[in-house]
Amino acid sequence: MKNGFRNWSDIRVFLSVFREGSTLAASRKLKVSQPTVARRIDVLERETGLTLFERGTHGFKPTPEALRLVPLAEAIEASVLEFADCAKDLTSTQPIRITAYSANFSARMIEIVNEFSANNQDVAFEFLSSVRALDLTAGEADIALRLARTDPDPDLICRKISTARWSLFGSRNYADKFGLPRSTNDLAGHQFVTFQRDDVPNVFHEWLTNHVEPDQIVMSFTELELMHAAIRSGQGLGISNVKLVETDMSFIRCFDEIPELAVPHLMLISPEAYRRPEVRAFVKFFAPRYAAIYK
Amino acid sequence: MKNGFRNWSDIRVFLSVFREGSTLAASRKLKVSQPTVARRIDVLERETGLTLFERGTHGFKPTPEALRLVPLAEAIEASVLEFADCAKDLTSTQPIRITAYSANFSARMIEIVNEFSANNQDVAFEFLSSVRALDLTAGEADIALRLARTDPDPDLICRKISTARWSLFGSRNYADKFGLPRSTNDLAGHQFVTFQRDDVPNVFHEWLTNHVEPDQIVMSFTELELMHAAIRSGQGLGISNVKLVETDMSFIRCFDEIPELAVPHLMLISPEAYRRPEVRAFVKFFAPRYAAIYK
DNA sequence: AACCCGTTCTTCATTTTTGTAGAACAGCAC
DNA sequence: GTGCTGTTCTACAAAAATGAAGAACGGGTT
Repeated sequence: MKNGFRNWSDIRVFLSVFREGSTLAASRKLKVSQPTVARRIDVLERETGLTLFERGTHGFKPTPEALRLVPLAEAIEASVLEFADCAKDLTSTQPIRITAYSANFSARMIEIVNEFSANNQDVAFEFLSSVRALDLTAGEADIALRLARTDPDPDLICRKISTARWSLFGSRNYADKFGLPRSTNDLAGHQFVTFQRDDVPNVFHEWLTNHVEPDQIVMSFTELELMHAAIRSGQGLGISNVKLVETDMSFIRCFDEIPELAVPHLMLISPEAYRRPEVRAFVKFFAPRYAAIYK
Repeated sequence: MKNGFRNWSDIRVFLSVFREGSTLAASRKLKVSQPTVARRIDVLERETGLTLFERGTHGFKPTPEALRLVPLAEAIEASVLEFADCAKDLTSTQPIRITAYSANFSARMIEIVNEFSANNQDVAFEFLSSVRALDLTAGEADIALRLARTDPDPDLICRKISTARWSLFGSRNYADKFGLPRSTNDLAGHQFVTFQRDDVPNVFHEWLTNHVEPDQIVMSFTELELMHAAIRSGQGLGISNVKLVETDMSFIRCFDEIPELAVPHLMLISPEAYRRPEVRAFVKFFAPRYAAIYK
């Protein structure tokens, strides 16, 4: 950046040297090295064609010309502070966007968010319900609550919430009619409903197709809620998250959790969002409380 | 300069991208490369925590946040321009300081300066008469009219004015009494006056001591004007600049110029002063006209 | 569909800037 | 006079910034 009245930041150095009385003291204030401060003043003097300071072994003494320029430099500083304040305000009023599968937006979770909001009135939230994993680095969301079958992008900030566990479930209605299998070796003769779509990993569907005959899968859905409804109404058995359905009395577990389907449950934050103080504060507040839901 | 809201100059880039609509067009305006512009915007976005532009293949589109910041950025720009204007004013009112041996401040030279001033009313001059060579790089003067026996500091801007030529002079009074020598082999029996001081090269004095007996030098002065006066009054013969005395009828030349005493006559300008537009304009105006005096 | 143009992004080389370490200087206290 | 402290300046190494070149993309025109 070599042209024009080039480095506006040199004005900031000028003010600091003026106020502190020496390049060494200014360098401490500005957290840069003293030769750098001296050099920036040299450049500014060269660019303005003015001698701004008289050098001495006890510091820099401002010339009459420098004194004439100080109020103007202070006006620039004030403008920059207003810009920075406005930028900060704009950042603060941006909602924190949380993405998760909709069923993860539980009442308890909303409670935790509300508790945080009670103490942080100016922080807004936006909930992006999606089974597809929104791209945090692309800015589609700030925070994701997600099952991580593969290692998440290492650039993302990561908080472990729990390990999600899965089992096979049926309804009372189905059990009264067909009974329930007691183990994975007991699936023959039963009917199953499943969930399958293009834009998410089909781990559960694959598990089923590896353990039962194709014609045992009587229904397949692209929405999890619809699959759950089918299980509830007795259409067939289906795989579901243990925690997700444990309060739903119409779901009956067939047998223990399926170990190979266990998966880490993470809270992921984009580094860009994490730079915002309110996001950091929220993560610190939320993660342990949310994790507690799953204990 | 890595700290704080760091590079105020990025605001300038922000404004340019906003106004031009693309980093490429802005880079042309700012006279820097396009990747640099893009990078500066990236940094500003990171520092503010805001997305300021939406990227497309047809340019950068400002976000609502950016639009909110534009007036504030423009206020900074206005403050910077005021600072620059004030600095420029302060520079302009500084006189151009010209140093030379006083006899070089001839009427014709003053005329040339006045001609320049007529068309540049706000440019002031200060004439520093000195036989000692003031230090331009130390800021003792801006412009020097000087005989350069050694190569001048290469950092100085240099304009050739003429070659100064020297010869031996006497007065009518002296000639009537003693006659004048016809060549350098004809100096025996004559009397000489000379100029010698600690802070200038004593080339002429040395030439004399190499060509005449010590007791032939009847007077030595530390001021050139005094030596000239002694020549005029017939005290003795002395070495003087051909051009300097050619209009003075009381000086009579003894013989041709002394080749070994010829020396370049230069106009030297400190680079610091030369950065000022009015100094550059003055040099361009003055040098050829001043050189014309010596043709 | 192919081509052109304007734009952004990426990679690598070069340049510029900054930091570190040490020398030199002046002023003050003992 | 000596030693200490604070300061500025200088030289060299390291880090950061910039520029050049080229790839990729999208929109418009033929």
